[in-house]
Amino acid sequence: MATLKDIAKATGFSVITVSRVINTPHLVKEKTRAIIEAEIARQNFKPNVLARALVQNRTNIIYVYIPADIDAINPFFLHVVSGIGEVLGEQGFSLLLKRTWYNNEDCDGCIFMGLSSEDEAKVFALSQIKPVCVFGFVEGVSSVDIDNYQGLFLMTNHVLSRGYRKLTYLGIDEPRRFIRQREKGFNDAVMNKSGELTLNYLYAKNNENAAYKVVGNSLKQDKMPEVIVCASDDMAIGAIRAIKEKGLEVPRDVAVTGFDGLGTQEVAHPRLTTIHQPIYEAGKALAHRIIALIESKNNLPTNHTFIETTILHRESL
Amino acid sequence: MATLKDIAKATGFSVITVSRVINTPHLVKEKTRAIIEAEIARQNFKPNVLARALVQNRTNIIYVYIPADIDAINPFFLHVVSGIGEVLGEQGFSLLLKRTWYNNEDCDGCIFMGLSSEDEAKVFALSQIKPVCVFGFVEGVSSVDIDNYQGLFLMTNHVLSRGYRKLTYLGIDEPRRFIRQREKGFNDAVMNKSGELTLNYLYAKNNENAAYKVVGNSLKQDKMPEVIVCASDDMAIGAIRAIKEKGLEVPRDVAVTGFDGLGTQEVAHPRLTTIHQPIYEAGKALAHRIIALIESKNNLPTNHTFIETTILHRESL
DNA sequence: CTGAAAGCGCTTACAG
DNA sequence: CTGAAAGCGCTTACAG
Repeated sequence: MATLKDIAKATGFSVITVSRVINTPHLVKEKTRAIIEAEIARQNFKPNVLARALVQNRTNIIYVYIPADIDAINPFFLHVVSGIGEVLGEQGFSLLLKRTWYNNEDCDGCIFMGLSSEDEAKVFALSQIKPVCVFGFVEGVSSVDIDNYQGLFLMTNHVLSRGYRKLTYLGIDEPRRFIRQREKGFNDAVMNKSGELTLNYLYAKNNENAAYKVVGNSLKQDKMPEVIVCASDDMAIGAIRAIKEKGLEVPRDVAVTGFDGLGTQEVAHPRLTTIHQPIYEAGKALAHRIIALIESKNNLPTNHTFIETTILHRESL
Repeated sequence: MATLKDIAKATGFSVITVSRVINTPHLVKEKTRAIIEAEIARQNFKPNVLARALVQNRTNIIYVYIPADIDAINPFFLHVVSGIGEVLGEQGFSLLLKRTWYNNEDCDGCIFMGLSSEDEAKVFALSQIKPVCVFGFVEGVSSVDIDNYQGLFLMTNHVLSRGYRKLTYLGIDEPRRFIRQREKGFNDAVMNKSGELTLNYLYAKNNENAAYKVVGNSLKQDKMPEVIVCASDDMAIGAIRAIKEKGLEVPRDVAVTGFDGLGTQEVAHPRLTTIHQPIYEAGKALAHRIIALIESKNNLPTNHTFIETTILHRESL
């Protein structure tokens, strides 16, 4: 591995000047810079991230905090974490997964995900003194999130454009921000629509069985929907089961749409038309954000990024 | 953060002696060691991994190689990687995910997974000059793997102990080691069993649809099995679909067992009795192994670890 | 059994 | 616009 010294020796400049070409090139005379840059390219020199971190008093460690009450191997978070890990690795940072509240330990920055609302105040406070990002949304803290609103707005418009007019929304019975956003997406889409719509709202816990029961009961009544727009894939699978059990067919009698796109949509029968969330990309965005914060010494304006979703077209709609 | 110097100052010994207490304690007089250890504890001193890596000429980077033809977000590998990541992070190493063949770049060690048989020779060669571990099995290279043999042996014995005597084995139609191991587990279990057994073997590609077709055709014939022991969960789900489509019920008419336990077992109806593979643990074992290799300067005897599986009891058997 | 010196590869003031 | 000096926190020979 080539070092600064090698480049310095080869070009006749000092190590300091070479360092400057890398870190603050505008402080170097253009001609000098060109010579040094050529030599850097020739020797394929890459700065040693360890030495840099050492001298800059950094640890090169990023804590990623996932509350202990969330499954360690929850596939959703696993995808995000692996997106984070990819970028962090490239940049010479270590990712350290934490399952209990991070307080005052030794790291360059923290990424939080799956925060409860009580945690949010703590995270905000911490963000004042240390680079912090959240997956989700906390007022005043840089964040990356899936655009849940846009997702269900998109799906609902798609449903309407396919001619469906009797819609049931199967929502999640929990006071969480992403859940409200999804419902808002649905509501705004139907409100934008002119002409008569028949709407119905059902709520259940976010799992298959709960959805199965709620939908099963609702289908007993004779206000049969043409489509059930679900707030999650697990619920959509429960809805499909309930529909089939009535001797009805999906999507012929009742269509169903999901939200998540993490794999189970392929296992359902029929396969689920759903919203795909690019959570791996979200992880990468989080990593880039935390690195930018670190390099700016936590002096960047708060930035909320919402990542757009897309529809995964399958057979349930 | 306390440093070696702080401990040295507080105890009156030199930085070198403190360093020795941490790295080669047997070279330090017992009394000295006790004093220094007490001070280390009192100040909660942790060596700076960056400084150590710098002086030892390491990068603190571990490459994890997953061939590009495997889905980047394949949940199986994701679990392994996150197990690796947990341990590596704790130890101050960075994990760098590679999707193309690693050759001669700058890292302290490599972990390979999902290797094709052509790659194995390259990996073996590399392991002679650099710390290398594989997930799976390569002759002469340290490895960690799921005990596929033990898994299907365990499941088949369980099936037999439940009184089933007409078994169909639904195997995977591909020449891979883990596939042979699973089948061997099945074969050894049935061979150990005294008394009359009716056996049948079916093969398909490792996906739901292929299994669905093969099982569907086979059930037309009148040699109906009591149970289908499948080599994967995806295939088991296909088998269940085929069985149900004949108007039969699982497990009443035909029972089904799977192998993988990565989540889809819960989505199936009935939920799948299957083999759970502790792949997160496998990841952790890989990380510990590669670190040990690095610290021994690649001078450890080759070690193959096989991690035991367990049965996940659900309703399909 | 313990320590003084040199150095890993880099950056940060300070000088000129 | 460029460089000499000092130092980040640690380990590695070498000496005693």
